[in-house]
Amino acid sequence: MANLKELSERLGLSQTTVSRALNGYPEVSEETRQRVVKAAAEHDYQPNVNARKLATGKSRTIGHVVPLGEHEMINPHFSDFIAGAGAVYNQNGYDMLLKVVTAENELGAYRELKRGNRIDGVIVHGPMTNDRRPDLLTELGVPFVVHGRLVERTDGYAWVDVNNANTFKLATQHLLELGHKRIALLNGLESMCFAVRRREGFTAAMVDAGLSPDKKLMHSMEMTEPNGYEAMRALFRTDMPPTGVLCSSSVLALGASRAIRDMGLRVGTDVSLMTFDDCLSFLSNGQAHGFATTAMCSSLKLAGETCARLLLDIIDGKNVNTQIVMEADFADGATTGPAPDLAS
Amino acid sequence: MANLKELSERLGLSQTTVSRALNGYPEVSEETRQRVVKAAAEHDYQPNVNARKLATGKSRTIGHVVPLGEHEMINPHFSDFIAGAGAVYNQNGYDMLLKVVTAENELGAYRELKRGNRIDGVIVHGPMTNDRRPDLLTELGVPFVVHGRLVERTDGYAWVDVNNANTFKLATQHLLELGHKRIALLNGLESMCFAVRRREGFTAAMVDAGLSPDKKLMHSMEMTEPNGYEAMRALFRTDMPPTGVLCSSSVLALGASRAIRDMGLRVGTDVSLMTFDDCLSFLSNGQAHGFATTAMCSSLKLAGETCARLLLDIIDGKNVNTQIVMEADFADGATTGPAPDLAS
DNA sequence: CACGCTTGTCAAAGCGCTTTGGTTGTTGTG
DNA sequence: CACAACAACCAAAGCGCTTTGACAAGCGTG
Repeated sequence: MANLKELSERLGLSQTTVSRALNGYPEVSEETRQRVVKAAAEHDYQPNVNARKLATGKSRTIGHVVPLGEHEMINPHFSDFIAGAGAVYNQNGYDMLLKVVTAENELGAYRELKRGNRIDGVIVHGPMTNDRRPDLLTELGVPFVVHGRLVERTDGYAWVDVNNANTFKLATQHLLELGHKRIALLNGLESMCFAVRRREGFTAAMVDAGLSPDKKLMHSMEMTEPNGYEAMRALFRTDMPPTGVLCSSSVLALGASRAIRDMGLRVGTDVSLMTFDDCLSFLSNGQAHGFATTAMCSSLKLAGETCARLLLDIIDGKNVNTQIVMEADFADGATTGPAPDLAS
Repeated sequence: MANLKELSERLGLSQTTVSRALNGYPEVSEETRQRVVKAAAEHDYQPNVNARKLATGKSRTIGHVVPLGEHEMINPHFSDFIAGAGAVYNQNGYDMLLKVVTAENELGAYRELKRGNRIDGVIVHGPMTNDRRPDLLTELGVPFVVHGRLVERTDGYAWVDVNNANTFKLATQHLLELGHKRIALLNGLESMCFAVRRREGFTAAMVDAGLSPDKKLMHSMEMTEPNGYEAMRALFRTDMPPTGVLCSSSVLALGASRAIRDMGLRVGTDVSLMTFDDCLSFLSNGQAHGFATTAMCSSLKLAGETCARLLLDIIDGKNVNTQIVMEADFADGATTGPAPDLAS
């Protein structure tokens, strides 16, 4: 229950000095600082955050506004990202304010956070095509970092993104090298920027290999397990099913692989399966278990850390490189193999 | 940029009156209230949240402290719970403060949140055996709601929980009625209270049916997909594999079902699979797709809403029923069938 | 008509911190 | 020795809101 006033009275010092001592200002002798720090610890003193926020005008809080998707779902990937970002906030004395909104209220939410002086910065999740958030935030003067990057422009704002195009190009090339020619892409919704870039990488690899990408083999969907299942089954209802499949997320891959097995086919032999792997903790593509999916891996948790760190640097006015590209790692697994028409 | 002072000057009123008008106090004439509200809207006035927090001593913020597990994972279920709770907070003008901590720092985190006056209440996630959080929070005088309930005592604190024991009893009985006698339980870690209750329900049903539960068929693990896979394979390495399997989460069930298929067996025919289904958005056990898992369902999102609502009521000093039991719904699916030894 | 009650308003005192702009000694320099 | 420079500290003024206590005006009542 102690406050600054009481503490300073007890010490026979002014509030100014006590405050400065605790906040590491140089105008305090080392001796008094020791005394103050000790007394603060003894009396279990912790400054009232709200008073500090008011006095400084800084809230030491980062906002994460997460829109509920069409099907009212929060991206399951979110947990891992948050875990990474949250750790960085803790280390730096920042709080994380999470706001769950419906898509149409999202812009309003940012306005409100800003006006109420609730946040010092925000992370923009899941950038979409024609996303209005970056412009709004710039206009409002709210520091922000985009996790991902816009399709329309990649300059003039801070972002942290996986090299999606190249990653999917490499993945596709891996399947091509195994002899696959009919390769399917199970992608996220193309309203999401990452999905657009991934398709471009996929297409580029196909074109480079002298193949023309088949529209019938490219599907976009919300990345749920059932959707992966259904898309896979749909692919095999066509006259020319793929021999290789590239998934945009482990969750889709789970569904796809279930479908393959349900159709009596073997993953890795009859159908090769690759996925982009966010290193989600609960799906951990553990090599230890001997059934790893061949994947391009990039940790979402690490992305969370990186975004958070970048944002805090920006808030501190540090002159930092504000565009960070993360490269995904190739992880060979048991779900890919030579194209069956060549093998047979 | 408008603040109360400016607004009141512009209106020729005192700050008191303007503040009261906006906050719906009765001592203001309807006429001036209209005028104030209108002016506030015009000047885009929004009270500074931090100033208000300081003045009132209330933070209008609910804390969610989530510990990183042993394997540094945040429960993937978390997203859905948060979605539900977040919506309720929004409706009531509350903010959600998310704090990610390592397990050993969790108690300290609560202390800090309280001392800094950062929160009006907290939700306690994933209660464990010998959980010290409820006692600490009671001691600190922080209102809280536990999502789940303690094994040791169910009185003296507010909680919202699924009827785990009964749910698992019913699920087990369903398998028993199908003729299964060797039934396995793939459960969460028994350091979690819910896992203990689920095992008790499972055991009770077995005992009621005159069967003695086989320790070899009961496994506890962190609920990841690979763990489900591995546990399932392990079960079939024993001399007497089960014909029915009950999983504590859809994620485990995914792994288990993958294992079953990998062993060349058919789910629903050779091995019956049931699961507890949290209605996770990204795994939606869609009946639409015709391959639903037989499950006991209870929406985590709904649990989030319920917890949040209860907590806000408690903070408002409403005299409410502080213990809420949610019953899970049975959903018949395609993953269960008559026990094979009877069928053959 | 005098009294108390209600209604609508306001000035001013916090809330607990940070920060500005001193003030006091002490030390170093020419 | 005089003067500047510095180190260490303090009083007081905010930050922008809520809330207390006072007050003036209007009203019905006996």
